[in-house]
Amino acid sequence: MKDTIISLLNEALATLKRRGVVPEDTSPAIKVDPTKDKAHGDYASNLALMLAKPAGKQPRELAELLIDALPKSDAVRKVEIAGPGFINVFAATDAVARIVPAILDAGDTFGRSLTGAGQKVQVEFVSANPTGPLHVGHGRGAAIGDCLCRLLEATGYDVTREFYYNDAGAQIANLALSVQARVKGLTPDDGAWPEDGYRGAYINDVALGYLAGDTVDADDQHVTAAADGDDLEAIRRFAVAYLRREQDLDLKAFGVEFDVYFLESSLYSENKVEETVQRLIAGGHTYEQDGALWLRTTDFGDDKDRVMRKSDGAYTYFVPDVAYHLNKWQRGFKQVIDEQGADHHSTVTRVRAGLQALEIGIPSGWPDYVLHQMVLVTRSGVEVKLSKRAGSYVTLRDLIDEVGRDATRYFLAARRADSQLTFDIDLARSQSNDNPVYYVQYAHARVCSVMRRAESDGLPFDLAVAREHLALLEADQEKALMNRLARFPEVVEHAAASREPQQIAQYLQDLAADFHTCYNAVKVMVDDGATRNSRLALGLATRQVIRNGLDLLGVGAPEEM
RNA sequence: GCGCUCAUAGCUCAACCGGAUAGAGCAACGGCCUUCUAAGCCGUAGGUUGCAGGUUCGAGUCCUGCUGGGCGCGCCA
Repeated sequence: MKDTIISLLNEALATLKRRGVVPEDTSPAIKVDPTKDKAHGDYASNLALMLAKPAGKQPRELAELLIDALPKSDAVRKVEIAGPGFINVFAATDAVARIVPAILDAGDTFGRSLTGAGQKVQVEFVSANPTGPLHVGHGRGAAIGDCLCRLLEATGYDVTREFYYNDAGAQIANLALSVQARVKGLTPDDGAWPEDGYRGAYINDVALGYLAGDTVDADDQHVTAAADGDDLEAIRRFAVAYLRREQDLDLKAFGVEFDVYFLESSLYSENKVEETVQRLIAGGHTYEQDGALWLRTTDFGDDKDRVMRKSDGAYTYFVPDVAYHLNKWQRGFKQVIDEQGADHHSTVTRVRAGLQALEIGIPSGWPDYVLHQMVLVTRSGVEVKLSKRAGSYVTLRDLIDEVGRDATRYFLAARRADSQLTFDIDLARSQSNDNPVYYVQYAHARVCSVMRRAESDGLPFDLAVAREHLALLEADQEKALMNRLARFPEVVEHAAASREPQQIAQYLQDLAADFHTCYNAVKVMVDDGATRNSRLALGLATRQVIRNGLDLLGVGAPEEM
């Protein structure tokens, strides 16, 4: 419908150009928006306002000329000029209703597009160090990252989900020492406990597994414990694998799976870090000072230069980061999105600067970043800070166990990434209309219930009958619902392009509201077969779009509540 | 102090590359189940979009300054 209007306006515009009313060289991006107020029709365009200046005419006068030049179409019932010069289009009922069979025919593919044209895009997210269970912040990253991937897949991209983890470094050494202390029977309260050691209860589980000689099969690691308390390297390997497996189980429970786990240690073992350093030196943006090697990141917008190689010979953390991203580039990802916590935002400038300094043609804005703000968890209005297992933070597993996967995913993905999120456990648990997840799922279940009723009444849905009588869907509530359904593809498109999964959640709220309104206003199971089947068709189309939308969020669509 | 980010109804949040009278839900109040799931619907009330300027036909949206919250600012990761 929207496309129809755009093409009609385009023809009108061409006519005005021929008549010399509008200069030939003006080509405004014609914008047609669904109206907020149904008194303004179904769609409105600001074309006349856009053309006013180049044409040197009053917007309302131009709008009139445009409408006169508009080709006749049976999809349009009425066109009006309103306000400062908006062109309001009232769609013919049967034209609006065409969306219903279109959705039913498209099924699961409704809302999908080929925009991405099969281009490769990589999304890196979660990327937690294997030093403990995933926390809520990781959960937010997992929800946003995975939904982004689903959105990109739905818009035709070839998506790779990647998880990068630091399995080398100081934090891992600390992990190994902590586990070793437990292996030797120490507790965090003992004086001999390692300084800054990990104190969570899970460390003891790792130690017990190690002493028992357990074998761990993580996604990419298979380690059998040496059970030797003095072999720190063996403890390290076991602990990393153990916690990787634990994180993996958390992610599976959350419905998130990765295509690639990338080990930081591989960058060292394959000499990629050293190679990157040599390239940076060759690029000419480095210098030696105070016994250290510096990268002149100020050449690329940083506020001060950064040390690459410390005077003790070790590299600072962002050097392997640059090496890692060079590797992504070399793997052919022209589009990369890094989803991470906003507490790491200072790495953005550094990594990009490092990539620029390579002087190998990487665009300055590459990679893309989506940064999410912190998550605060509350129960009974009070902040929850601790979990039994991790000690110092609330784990993702705690939330999944307590409020369920669907609600957890929905809540974590339903807010803009760059605003702080308060996760209200009571709200997420509540089986009531306070809870947005249930509100949407209930709409889906309601359609299913009507369909069951149709079956049990011996009046099964007949699509052929529905197709003949779609013009019967003429109640205001039905039209509003159909207009909403028709918008789904562009909502998906926009959410993907702007990297904002929460737009899908918002849309589903609106769609569910339109449906519930319709449900209460218009009875489906009426005696007249033509009316009944067209209404059933509208219900089925709604169910399909809710299902498709929930699937983009990774949330289930139950058939009954 | 510098940088990034956020600020919208009492609360939690929307507002689709700048569009018409800023929208939902919750909380409050009043209605609707002998009819398909009342986990729902309808109605009432609730706003100087943090403050002050600017850009223009038009600003919650873009620009500048300020105030307040979060995060970051190490030869830590």
